[in-house]
Amino acid sequence: MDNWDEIRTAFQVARRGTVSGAAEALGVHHATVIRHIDALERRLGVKLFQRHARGYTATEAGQDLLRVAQTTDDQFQQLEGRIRGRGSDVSGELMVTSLVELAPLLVGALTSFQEAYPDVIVRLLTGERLFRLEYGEAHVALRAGRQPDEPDNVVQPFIHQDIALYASQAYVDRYGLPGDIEALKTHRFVAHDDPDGRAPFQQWLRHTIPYDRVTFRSSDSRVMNQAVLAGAGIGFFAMREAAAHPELVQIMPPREEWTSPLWLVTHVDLHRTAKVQAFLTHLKDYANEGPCR
Amino acid sequence: MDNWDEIRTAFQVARRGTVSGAAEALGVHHATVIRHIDALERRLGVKLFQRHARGYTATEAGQDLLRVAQTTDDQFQQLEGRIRGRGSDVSGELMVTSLVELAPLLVGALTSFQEAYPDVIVRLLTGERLFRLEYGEAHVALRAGRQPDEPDNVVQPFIHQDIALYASQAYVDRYGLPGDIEALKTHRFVAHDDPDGRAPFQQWLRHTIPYDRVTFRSSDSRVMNQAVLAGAGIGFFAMREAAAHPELVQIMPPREEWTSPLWLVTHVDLHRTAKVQAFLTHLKDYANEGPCR
DNA sequence: GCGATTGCGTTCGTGAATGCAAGTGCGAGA
DNA sequence: TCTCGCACTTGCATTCACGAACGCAATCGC
Repeated sequence: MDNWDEIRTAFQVARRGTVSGAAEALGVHHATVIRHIDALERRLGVKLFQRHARGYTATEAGQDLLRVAQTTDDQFQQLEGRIRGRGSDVSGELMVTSLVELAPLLVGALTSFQEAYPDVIVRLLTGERLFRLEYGEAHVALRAGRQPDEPDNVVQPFIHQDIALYASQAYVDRYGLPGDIEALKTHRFVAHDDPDGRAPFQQWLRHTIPYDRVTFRSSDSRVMNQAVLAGAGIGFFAMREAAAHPELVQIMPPREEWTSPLWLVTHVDLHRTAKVQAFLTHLKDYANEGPCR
Repeated sequence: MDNWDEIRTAFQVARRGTVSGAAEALGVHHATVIRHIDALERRLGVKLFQRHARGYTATEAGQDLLRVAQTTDDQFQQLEGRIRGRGSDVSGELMVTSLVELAPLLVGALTSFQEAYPDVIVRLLTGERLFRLEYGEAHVALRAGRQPDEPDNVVQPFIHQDIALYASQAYVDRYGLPGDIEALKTHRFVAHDDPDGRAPFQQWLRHTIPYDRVTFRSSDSRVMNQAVLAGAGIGFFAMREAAAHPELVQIMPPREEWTSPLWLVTHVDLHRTAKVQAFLTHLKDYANEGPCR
């Protein structure tokens, strides 16, 4: 069974009973049909059809092939319907990936997206490594920092994440509010363990505050957030996130130079699909309306 | 889904993950694989695979195709096994056709054939019209008379059916045994209604016995047989059949000129199959050993 | 790092599969 | 019995799909 097209040809001959009818149905020439049948029978070593003046009638083997190919044809047609529909339907899996730091942004958006499209199964992938779109690991990626320029990826600007310095009310009660930048240098800071961090607010901190004032260091943003909330020191928070924590006190307002742009990245092959488009527009709407609706 | 070969190609790509691997498995060049995938995706309007440096990974649509094509592949392999086996296996239907007059000969042979090959379903077709092999209506036909010369049919000589004149014991008790052929002309005969019958013994009767001595006429051989058994007159019986009726008395021994040759006819396409060959040899053995074994 | 390996993409020339048209066989109808 | 028409068959010209070769990118291993 090395040639599925020949099976398909034999299927039509068995169904229509004549070579001409099969040729018409297949949109090929009669001679082609004959050659297919001959080749198939020669390889199988078994006659599939009785040739006579009124056309071809299937032998037992031919009838067996007819039954099998009939179900195959049905299944292929169903498959085609599903595949074609998949381009315009919003269903199946939607895989989104981002750094864990950005995940809180996505959870709300994904939840309301799922309310709008109940057939979608959402998978939010965050992990140590960057999940790569070109391997089909995700439909949409949320990236921060410099504009991604990977080939085959469609990059759209998303929002600018406003970053500000916060401390917990408990910290402020104990150490007071710094009056200006100079006063900051005497305070305690919660920041990233890696002094070579690429995020602009990290670099600002390095250049502005003596590194030994960073008294709580971690490599995990969630740990840092919890440390700030616990009163360990002053740290960066996305304003959007800080809004969810009334016990936080803003130490410094957001600065232009801290904000890192966010990018929505999709693979070019998936970008046009209705599902991805639906999610992208939904995500933008969600970000503009705010997470509190 | 106009091209099943392209689906098969996509199936291998989805299964192996690389174009090269699929090409190797299919025994074609990897450029061919790419062309198939491209054509299929273009027609469907949906990407089946994500292309990346390490190969192709299936999208949702591709995975769907993989599942469907996997079952198709399995079914085709099973089909191939069945079809190939059908050539060498003795199973399935065995359709045999003959005139009703010859059916008694076949019943015993078919029964014992079925004992030897329990997987075979036997269909013995007798009817008004001649069942024709070229339409696939039967595997084997038993024909009497002149050697059939239909094209595409394989004709083998079978046995000569010895015909003799019989009457029932009751008839003999009442009318006596005729001494010679002249004496026959005063007896009562059971014969065919049609004086133009082609069978040699019928023609002999027409030329030898006055037609008004045929006092029981019918167009059905079974009716004639029953009439002879009931004592209506003298009639022809195949010796093989007469042996089953001890109440029959042979009036005249078989004559060379009465015997009509029997022919085994098979369609050339089916003649080589193991099933047909098995039945032909079985039938010959059966006829030689006699039906009484 | 840097070559080796792997795997995809593209171009070009060839050959096999296809379409075309004439031929043949068979059965139906007059 | 003849003719007509349908359907398969066969030889030939054509096209299109295939294979070969090269290029390129990414990864792997030393």
